[in-house]
Amino acid sequence: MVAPPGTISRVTAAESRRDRVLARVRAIPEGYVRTYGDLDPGAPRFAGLVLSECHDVPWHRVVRADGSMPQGAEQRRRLLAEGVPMRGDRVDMKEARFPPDLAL
DNA sequence: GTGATGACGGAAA
DNA sequence: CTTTCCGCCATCA
Repeated sequence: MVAPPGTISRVTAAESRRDRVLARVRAIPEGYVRTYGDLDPGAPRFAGLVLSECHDVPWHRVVRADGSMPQGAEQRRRLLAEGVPMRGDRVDMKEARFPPDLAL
C-alpha cells in the first residue's frame, strides 16, 4: 500500500528507521555480534542512540566495526558468556560477525 | 532557520 | 600495530 504524496504517515521517518534498527538487533543470534554500520549504514551514530534508549534488546551483541565494545567490561563479559570469540579486549569480527540482512 | 553533539566508520600518518 | 583526523546522518538546543 502506498501513501500518496503529501500524505505524511503519523510514523515519522525516524521512528521507522528506529524500528528497523531494533528489528536488526533482535535478529542477532546468540554467540554473534553486529556493527552499528550494519544496523543502519550511513547513520551508525543514530543506531547507537537507539540502543541507548532501548534496554529490552540484546544491545550487548552490537559492537564497533573494529570489534571494540562501547560498554566496556560489562558488554565484554556478556559476549564472552555467549561464546563470542575474543581477541584480547576486542571481538574477533572475522568469526563473530553476523551477516547483515540488507532486506531487513 | 543555524550550530553543536553522538554507544560510529574509514582512511591516513 | 596504535593514534589522529575528517566525514556521515539524524537529533536536540
